[in-house]
Amino acid sequence: MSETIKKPYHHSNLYQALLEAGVRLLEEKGVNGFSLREVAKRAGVSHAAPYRHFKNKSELLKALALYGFRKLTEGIQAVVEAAPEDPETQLVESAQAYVELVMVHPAIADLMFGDRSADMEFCDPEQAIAMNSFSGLANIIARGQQAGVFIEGETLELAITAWAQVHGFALLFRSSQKRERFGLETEPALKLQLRKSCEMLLTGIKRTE
Amino acid sequence: MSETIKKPYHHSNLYQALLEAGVRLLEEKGVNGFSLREVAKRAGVSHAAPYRHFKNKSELLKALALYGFRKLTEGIQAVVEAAPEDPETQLVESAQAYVELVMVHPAIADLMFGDRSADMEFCDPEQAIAMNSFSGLANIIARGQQAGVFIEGETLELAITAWAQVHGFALLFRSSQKRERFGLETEPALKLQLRKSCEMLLTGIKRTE
DNA sequence: ACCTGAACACCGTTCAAGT
DNA sequence: ACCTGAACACCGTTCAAGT
Repeated sequence: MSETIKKPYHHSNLYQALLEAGVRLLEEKGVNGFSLREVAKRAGVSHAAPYRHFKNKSELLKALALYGFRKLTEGIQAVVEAAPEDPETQLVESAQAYVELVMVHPAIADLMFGDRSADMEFCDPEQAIAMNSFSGLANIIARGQQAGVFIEGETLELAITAWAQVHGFALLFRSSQKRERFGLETEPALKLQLRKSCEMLLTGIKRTE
Repeated sequence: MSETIKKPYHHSNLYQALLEAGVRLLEEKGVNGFSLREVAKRAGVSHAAPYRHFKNKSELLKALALYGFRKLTEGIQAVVEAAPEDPETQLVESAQAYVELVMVHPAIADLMFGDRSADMEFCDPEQAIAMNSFSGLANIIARGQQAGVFIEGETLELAITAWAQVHGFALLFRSSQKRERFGLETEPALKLQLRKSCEMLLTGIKRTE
């Protein structure tokens, strides 16, 4: 009787344990090798236990995608604060942070931006979290315009353009196969090309007269 | 005896029938709802029959992805021929073709560019087919440089930048959810924003004092 | 309240066997 | 040569039952 040492069923916080096991499994096996049953096994519970905490597999993956969006937002926030008066540097360094996240957590990037993100119906507060990454970029553009560094015009249109550039670069070279094919297999080479691409976004690829 | 009318087992060309059933299933159910057993059922054969023609599920998906790459290459080729002397128009219209492919065949785009494309190990001739889409873009840049329309510098670096821009735009707005969120739910609105983004790529977003 | 174990309907893949 | 049917090891999900 009284307080026994014996654990009630398992460790105290299954929700968190599932998320952590999920991240690890994701990084080991990728999105396609990811199964709810394996996550449960790694967390030391039966395969039905996760359903106490997540409506289904998609909801667990959504939680992991949101983790990625938070990381990305933090990364962008950090580089903005590191160069508070320099929108150009903020833009280039945000791009580096974006690419780095995709390189370090490719499977989570797949969740954030891949085909499963179509299935994931974010509720409003979740949408907000996912959107904060874009807002970070849009704010850089907005402040850059106010400072007279970027051209005038609809901020949203500039931000979409910058975002597409960075997003496309990151996703194109997510696969090591493509990095090798373009001689960008080393991190410095990749970062240098990204820097050049950002520079071209800034100054254009069209010859001026 | 002699030639009977009775079909040997099924329709004559199972390989082609599997591809066609595959495209339809893909467009109905998306990449995640795609199963080899269902493709076989739709082609009217047993679930094991596809293994006579494809090593496994991935090989069928690879064949479908290659179909997408061929379509994209054709699309780019067509717009180049439609404006043979105008690299700028070629670039913008290629972008439109790229985006259109992703919008019209989202599930095939997922195969071409999504996380499954990491699993897909292209052999050399297949790589070449997949790469032709990029080569089309790179050639536009190269000819534009020769014509003095685009800035000088490494063609590959310019091409990567343009490609990233177009690719990022196409993938960002592949989901109707995001198109709606940015007021780009109609096709004209989306095309207009793409045109603007291409324009910014050409002339830059940095203010020239 | 929280978890288990059996059950169901689906997978991908393999293989002996049929024509 | 081409296809079938049974079999195996895996899924995601549900649900009555246990503590």
